[in-house]
Amino acid sequence: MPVRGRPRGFDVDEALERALEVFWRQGYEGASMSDLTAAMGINKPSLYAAFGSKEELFRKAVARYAEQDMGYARHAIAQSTAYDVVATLLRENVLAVTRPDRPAGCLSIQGGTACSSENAPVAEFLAASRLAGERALADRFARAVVEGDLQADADPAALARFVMSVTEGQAIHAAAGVPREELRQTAEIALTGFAAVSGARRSATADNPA
Amino acid sequence: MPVRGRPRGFDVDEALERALEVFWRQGYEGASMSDLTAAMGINKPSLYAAFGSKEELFRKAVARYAEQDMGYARHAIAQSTAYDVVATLLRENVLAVTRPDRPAGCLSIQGGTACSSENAPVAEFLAASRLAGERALADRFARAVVEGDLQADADPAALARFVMSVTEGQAIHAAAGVPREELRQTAEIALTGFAAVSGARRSATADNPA
DNA sequence: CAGATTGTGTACCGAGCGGTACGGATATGA
DNA sequence: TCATATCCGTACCGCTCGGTACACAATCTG
Repeated sequence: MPVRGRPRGFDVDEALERALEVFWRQGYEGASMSDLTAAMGINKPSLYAAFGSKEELFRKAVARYAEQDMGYARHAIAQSTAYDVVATLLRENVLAVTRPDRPAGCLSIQGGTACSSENAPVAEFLAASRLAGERALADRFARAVVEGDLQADADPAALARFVMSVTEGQAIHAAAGVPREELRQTAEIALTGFAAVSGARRSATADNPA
Repeated sequence: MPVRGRPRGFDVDEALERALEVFWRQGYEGASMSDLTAAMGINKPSLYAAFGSKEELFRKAVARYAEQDMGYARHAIAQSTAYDVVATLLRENVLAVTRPDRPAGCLSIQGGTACSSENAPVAEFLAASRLAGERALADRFARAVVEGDLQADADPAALARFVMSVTEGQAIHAAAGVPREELRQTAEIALTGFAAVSGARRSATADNPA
């Protein structure tokens, strides 16, 4: 069942990718439709036909970001010990927020922590998705407590909040131009601190990559 | 030598205070001149006469913020041990980003981490001022190493980066609505982790406030 | 081929943006 | 009292914002 009518003259995925980078660099409110269409290589009616509105475009960009740039978080949570989870999360986060082929920092924060009242839903949406990630990490830590992998009196939610706070701070540092190597030091400090506070045992797996 | 001409019909400090809160809540780009003048209770020509431009107004708001809302950082750095410095900084930061009479979070981040290219100087200015604070903390830690208060192999800049990352993450959490009590837990985790990593000795002074 | 359907480019919409010109109001100093 | 200096309010500036109307181009079905 082939398409009817004139075929689209651009690649939707590629256009979304370009839009994603503009939002990442300039934030939701700082990215104008002209900035977006210029980067996407299309005109406004094409953008509206394909994506609906600026806000829908942004939400689709965030979804794409979560899938292709936040994969490391799912990878981290899948590790077999709490220590490995945090080691992977913090170290891969450093790489993710300082990729030379991408804007610095993290879309979830650069997108906008504060907005005009009319765009408040955008900031709330970003905040909610960050907290959802934090909840997933807390659930993973809760499992680690059950498995005896974290000491029994550890507070999974508080530990998750601590780790996420560090990654957010790292993203802000990266956006400010702090280089990867310096963020790596911070990640190691946070990891060591996490182990000391939570009773998580270091792991040869994570600390001596093959 | 009294003033000549018609006297100003509003209090400049009070107007700046109102503008500060609007910038804090909505960010630099999200705060329109109409939002600002409405909150300040004045008309645009009065604003321009008194403050110059939107960007100058913002910079004056940030200066005021640094003086009256970031005082805790100077207070923290003045503590007599590295542990007390960090304990004070993390704990007072929690209070500062969750004050019920102020917007949630921190102006330095809410103001704007990403901007349209034309407003890029604003984001750069905020990033630079955050890093200046971090450098002051690193200098304080360097002194602590000299004084034997931190172990000799401690990296002052890296430790300062870690602590600042946590406070930035806390500010983002606060802006997302995370309550004070939860941030307090995070601060204690970060503080314990800091002590474990740096060799800083706990202090009865900071941990048992009078 | 005709007709239906869909995408493209131009040119435009009302609204709001940051910023200002200007005349009237209110003070001082002579 | 009157010139001078400063501030206030209205009304406006050019520009850009997010979003769309419309004519035309390109493809499918029959």
